[in-house]
Amino acid sequence: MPNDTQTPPLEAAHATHFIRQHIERDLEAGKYAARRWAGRPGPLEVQARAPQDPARIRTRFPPEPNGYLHIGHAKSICLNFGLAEQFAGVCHMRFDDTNPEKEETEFVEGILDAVHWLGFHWGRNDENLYFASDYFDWMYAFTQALIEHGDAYVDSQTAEEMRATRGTLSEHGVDSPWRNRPVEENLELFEQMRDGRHPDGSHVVRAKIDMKSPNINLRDPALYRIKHATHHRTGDKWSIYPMYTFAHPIEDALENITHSLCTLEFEDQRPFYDWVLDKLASFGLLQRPLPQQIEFSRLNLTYTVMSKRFLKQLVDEKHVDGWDDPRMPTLVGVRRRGYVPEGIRLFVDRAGVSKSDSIIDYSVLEDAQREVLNEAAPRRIAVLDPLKLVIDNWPKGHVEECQAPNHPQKPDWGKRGMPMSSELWIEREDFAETPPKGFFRLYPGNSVRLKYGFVVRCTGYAKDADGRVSEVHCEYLPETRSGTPGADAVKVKGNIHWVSAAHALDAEVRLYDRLFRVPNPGKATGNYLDDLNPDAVRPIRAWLEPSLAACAIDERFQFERHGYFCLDRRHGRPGAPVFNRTVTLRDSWAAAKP
RNA sequence: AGGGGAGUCGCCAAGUUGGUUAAGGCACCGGAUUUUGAUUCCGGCAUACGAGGGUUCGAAUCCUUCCUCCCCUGCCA
Repeated sequence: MPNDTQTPPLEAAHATHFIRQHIERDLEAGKYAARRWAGRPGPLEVQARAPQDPARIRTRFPPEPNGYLHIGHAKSICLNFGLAEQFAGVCHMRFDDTNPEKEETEFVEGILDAVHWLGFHWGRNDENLYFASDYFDWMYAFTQALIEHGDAYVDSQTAEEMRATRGTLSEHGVDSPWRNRPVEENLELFEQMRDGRHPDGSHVVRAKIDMKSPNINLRDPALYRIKHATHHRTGDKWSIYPMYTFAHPIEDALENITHSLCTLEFEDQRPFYDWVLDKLASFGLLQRPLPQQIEFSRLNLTYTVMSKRFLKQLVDEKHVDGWDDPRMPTLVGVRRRGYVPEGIRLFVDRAGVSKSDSIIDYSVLEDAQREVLNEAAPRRIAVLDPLKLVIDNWPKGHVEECQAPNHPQKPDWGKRGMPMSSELWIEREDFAETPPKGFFRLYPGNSVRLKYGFVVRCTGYAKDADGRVSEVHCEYLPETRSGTPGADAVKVKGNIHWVSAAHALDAEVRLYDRLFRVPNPGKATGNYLDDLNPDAVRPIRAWLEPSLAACAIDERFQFERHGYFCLDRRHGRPGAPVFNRTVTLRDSWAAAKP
């Protein structure tokens, strides 16, 4: 139904937010138009004679390679890469590897893989891949310049002394006894630090700003510390490493970043970010205009935890089966669960960007997944809690090939055959001895359609020794076959799914649910582990339609009337498939039940 | 002698130069279509913008007082 007067949906147009507006204003003002770019990061001497930067803006995603990315990181990724895309810019992939004790190459690969999975690239050919550690020489030289200009000094207090003299939130700090060390002495000590001639903790380079500043981050923050540690990329070349707060603005400036997006907790750090860049630019070391830091609020989700500490504890204490457990909010976890990257991007779009602390309803994520999956996933049949249905008037030995559409709204996706025979598996909850109010599935005397097959009337049932229903009996109406002129001769309210017992495929299915049973884990008792959902995974044996024998990892299916499922990328093997439930379908019947 | 942020529907979130009935999404509730109790479609859902004062013909938007929440005292990021 084309309607060109219709306004496009907000998400297609990309919801506006304060960062986008900020960029639009900068662009209109031509703020960054004159920047030069030599095709590689570098200080002013590298960029000065280079051509104009073809990228209208430059953003960056700068994780520390010390762990796995989670849904929260997806917001930063989508924001930085998305903004670059929308404004004809480039987003750099940069590893903030300034602390060798915590970082490993293994994580670099994982992070790169996750960003690619989400569908983003750092330049047309992924050429903008950078490491903070590649800038260590420049950072060293910049620090020397700061020392020469009297803006930095080597402090020889202990860490404890530094803490004591920093002051408190309400009392100012006092100057270090080393604060007025002569420039030459500072320079020499710094060089000795670099050469590994001093033990860890014996000296630290500090910016000389203001020990009385009401902003604690400006009370002579540390620039460089001594760490005799092997770095995952630079090996043993360095025994000193820059602090993040000092390194980050430099990384941004060297890479021509225009908009440096980060989360709210770095807000207090911005004055120092600007101090560093302004000093270095005034020394003629950096190109102007300088990058600007803009802060936004983190993404939080109900029914899960997002902090690295908690996620690590869940793994270490074996509450889950690793970082890629499908219950985990890690990107590797949700991926294995069957979440689609398009759905994550849709979710991030819907969650919005602002500066207020927020916690998004998990249902927003689930709905975004359903929205993408509904369009993308072929339909299949699976019986998860089987109950035998016997068609007593079925011709002996007969097998009827029924045709089932692969998608109800997409006839061009075609159909596949499903064999029907005299004994079927149906869902236990599709039968009731005595139907509750509003129940229109199978019960004695009632008729339902076996989807894509025939209408059957329930004639009775049998129970086992424990009083549990063991099989249901029915008669089918031969003239009601789906797709034939007589199919609608008998009207029924209920349609239930089924698989032929003789043809069905036996498979393990893991029914996943939310990791926690309350929106804010730990809120009641103070310990989030108390709120773990013991039913967050329920492994079952199920009967699948035969066509599912041939399917591949990364294929997603809707098991009709159940939800979306995918083959587990770790445990699923040909011949012994394991399916993970990604998310259930909406179920207004279940919701209506008391 | 603390500083920096944020408060608009259950959860997010538009709204920025003050101007008709405060977008949209999720959730929820109705109803229609449906061989998925799915999808889709239609309708409902803040006299109200943290609270109180004030300015104005007119305030979520301006002024003022107050309240609540978050972040900062690593040689982590």
